[in-house]
Amino acid sequence: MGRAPCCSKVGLHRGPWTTREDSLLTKYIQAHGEGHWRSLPKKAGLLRCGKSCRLRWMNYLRPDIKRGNITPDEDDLIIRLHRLLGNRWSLIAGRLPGRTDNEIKNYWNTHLSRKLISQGTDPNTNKKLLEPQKKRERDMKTSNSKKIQNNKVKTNAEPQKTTIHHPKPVRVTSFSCFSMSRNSSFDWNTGSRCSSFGGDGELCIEVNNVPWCSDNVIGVNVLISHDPDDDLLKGSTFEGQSQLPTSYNGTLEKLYEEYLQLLKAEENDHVQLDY
DNA sequence: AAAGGCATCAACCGCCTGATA
DNA sequence: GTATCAGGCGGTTGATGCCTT
Repeated sequence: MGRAPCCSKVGLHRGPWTTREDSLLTKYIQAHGEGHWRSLPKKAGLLRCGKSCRLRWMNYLRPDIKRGNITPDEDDLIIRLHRLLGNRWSLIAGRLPGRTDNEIKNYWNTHLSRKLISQGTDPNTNKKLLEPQKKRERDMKTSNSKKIQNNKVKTNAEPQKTTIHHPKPVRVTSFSCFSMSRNSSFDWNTGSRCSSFGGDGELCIEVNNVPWCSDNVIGVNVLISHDPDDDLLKGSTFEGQSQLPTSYNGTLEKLYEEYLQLLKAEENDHVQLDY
């Protein structure tokens, strides 16, 4: 049997939200809290799909949303996180308080991908573009330089010191299969930290004390960095490794392998650049 | 001043995952 | 074990405004 649609689309409003709708949604959530999105529109007196309400709240109405332009620090952090995490926008957003996944995704697609291309990096693979491709991009850059200026795409000549925020830990209820949850709604500042594997790169494991965890439920967060001075990682020796089942370690090994490959690719790129 | 092209970003869509009956 | 629900995610679209010609 096919899955029922999340809501009947008949008679529902679509498109941009009005201030009245915003007000209704905000008031309802302030009074009753988030959640139960499917039934929320009806209770709040909104002719909107529950998903639409959730999106509007999460991306624009939440009081902790940070407004304004992405700062150079955030810009740099997004690039570095994207190199590590790929298009996992919600995970990246979890490291940038006040920023939403949608905002970061849009920013990446409109600003950063172009910026990386102009620097000779493939935004999808984070690898250096081949020479002919680079030349093409250079040509494009020259012809578009005026436009890029107008669009305020900033190129950071020097790397900036980035303010790093701890990620929100991932809730894990079972170790039978380690995976990154898409849900991350926990204040990670309260978590404690362990880590790491040695080697050329570091694989950092965080095992956090999570307030909402009970019994055998713990929060686990995996971070990867190749830079020993990287603020993303500064942890002590990993103490909880022996408690992890083998399947969990196997997945980590796979992650670690992937990361080493990434490092190797980056190293090669650096060598090429040196010539 | 008008037309066309381009960039931006809010919103939608389809799919996935975890929880629950 | 299966079906369904609810929430969440990433990809994509389309309206809008700005810029160029």
